[in-house]
Amino acid sequence: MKEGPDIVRIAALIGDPARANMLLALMGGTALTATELAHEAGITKQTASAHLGKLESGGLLRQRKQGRHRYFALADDDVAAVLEALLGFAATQGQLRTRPGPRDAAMRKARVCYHHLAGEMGIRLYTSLVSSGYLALTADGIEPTEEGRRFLVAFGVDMAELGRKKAPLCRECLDWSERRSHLGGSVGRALLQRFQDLGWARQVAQSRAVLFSPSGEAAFRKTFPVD
Amino acid sequence: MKEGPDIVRIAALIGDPARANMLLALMGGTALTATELAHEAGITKQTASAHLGKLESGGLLRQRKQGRHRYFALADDDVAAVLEALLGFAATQGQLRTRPGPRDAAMRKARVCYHHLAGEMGIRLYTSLVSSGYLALTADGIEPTEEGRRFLVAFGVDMAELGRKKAPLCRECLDWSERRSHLGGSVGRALLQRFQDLGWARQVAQSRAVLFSPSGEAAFRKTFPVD
DNA sequence: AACATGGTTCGATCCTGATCGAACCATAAG
DNA sequence: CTTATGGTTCGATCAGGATCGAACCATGTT
Repeated sequence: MKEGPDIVRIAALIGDPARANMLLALMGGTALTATELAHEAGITKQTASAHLGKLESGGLLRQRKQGRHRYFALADDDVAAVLEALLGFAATQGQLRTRPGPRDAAMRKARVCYHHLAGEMGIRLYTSLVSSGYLALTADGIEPTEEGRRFLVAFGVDMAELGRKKAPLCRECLDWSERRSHLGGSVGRALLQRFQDLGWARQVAQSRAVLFSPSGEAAFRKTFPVD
Repeated sequence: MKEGPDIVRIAALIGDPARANMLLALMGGTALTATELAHEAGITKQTASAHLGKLESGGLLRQRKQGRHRYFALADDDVAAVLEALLGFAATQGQLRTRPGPRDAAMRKARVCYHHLAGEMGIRLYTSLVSSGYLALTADGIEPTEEGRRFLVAFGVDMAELGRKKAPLCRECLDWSERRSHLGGSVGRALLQRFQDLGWARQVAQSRAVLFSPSGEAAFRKTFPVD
């Protein structure tokens, strides 16, 4: 009716319990098959199929068929950003759907936000990088400084490779549990990958939670100090 | 069903055409009465009343009764942030609801994003402040530097007053037309107010568009240069 | 007091859209 | 080829919710 982009379409797509559950399940970053998503949302395959079709044509999901399976993933980092924004606002309302349990505690400590690290540990990573002078604000957004680039390369991040892609290196992402920004973008993604490669952390199956080993957490805290 | 904040409730509230139109109308920052909103959404007073009730109990709107009128406004800057996030994503989909017209052009150039400046001019303001070293990244988010504070005070912003409030001074806000960040927060709000007080710009009635006078725009460009 | 205007409540209607059963297609495994 | 599993299509059902007409309350104006 009025001017501007069609926000209703998007919001309505997210505003259905079944679809929202699917989307949240995909926030973990791993692609899931249609039946897995159906189970996740607690509905039958048929309805799931219909929902997935709508989500895909709405531009929220990307689909890849592999053999007789159909793997779904979020279409874009932008989609994850929208979901996090909604999560963030909903969290301020205090409208939690379930009581915070132990699993919730793990999520608050460290979880994967699409492909980068979020939660308490994610915030620590971000603030440490900022206060060390490794990240700075430029006219193009947040960028690693020269020292930051050197640090990242030394830590094992292939900055040359990341630079070739057109995706933004850094990206602020509002953390719904901490109400602070954490680091997204290709650098955030590469760092989480590196943590896993180093054996510091692993992603809990069927969940967004990320579990650090004791030695991994110690190394993490040493590498990313906070005053 | 699953863990996390209740995102469905919020999304479903936004995912109705009538309600979305009301919310977008309120993005202008000026509070509107129930009947004005009803007219804006193209529905009768009764249905508007029902919608407004839901939006309020959903935490998206704030209500203030004044005489026999009932003025509605967005509950919070957070709500505006969510809406902008949705607008931003919807814009990438290219799903515009109407063809871009002259009014749209004005909106792209300068518009009000809740209470701060957005659009081309908003981006210019932001990048100018950043490249002048007036804004920098800290562990607490984006903050004015010492030089930045001096500059803002000299420009007529009462920084002491802003510091007393608990609202964040600066806040990045994703601009849906430019796909870049612009400046929100109490500083962004104060700057827009200052532009209006100086007679540089005024808000177009019934719209989010902001119109700069020729001399105002010249002064703006001189005060906030971009290399 | 009479009237007008802003808003709400109630009830009835009506339609979109979520859901599932059943049948059907596609791919892989035996 | 037969069988199992992943996924879609079709049709029917059903519920929630958006909508409005009508009546009603509240506050201001003449």
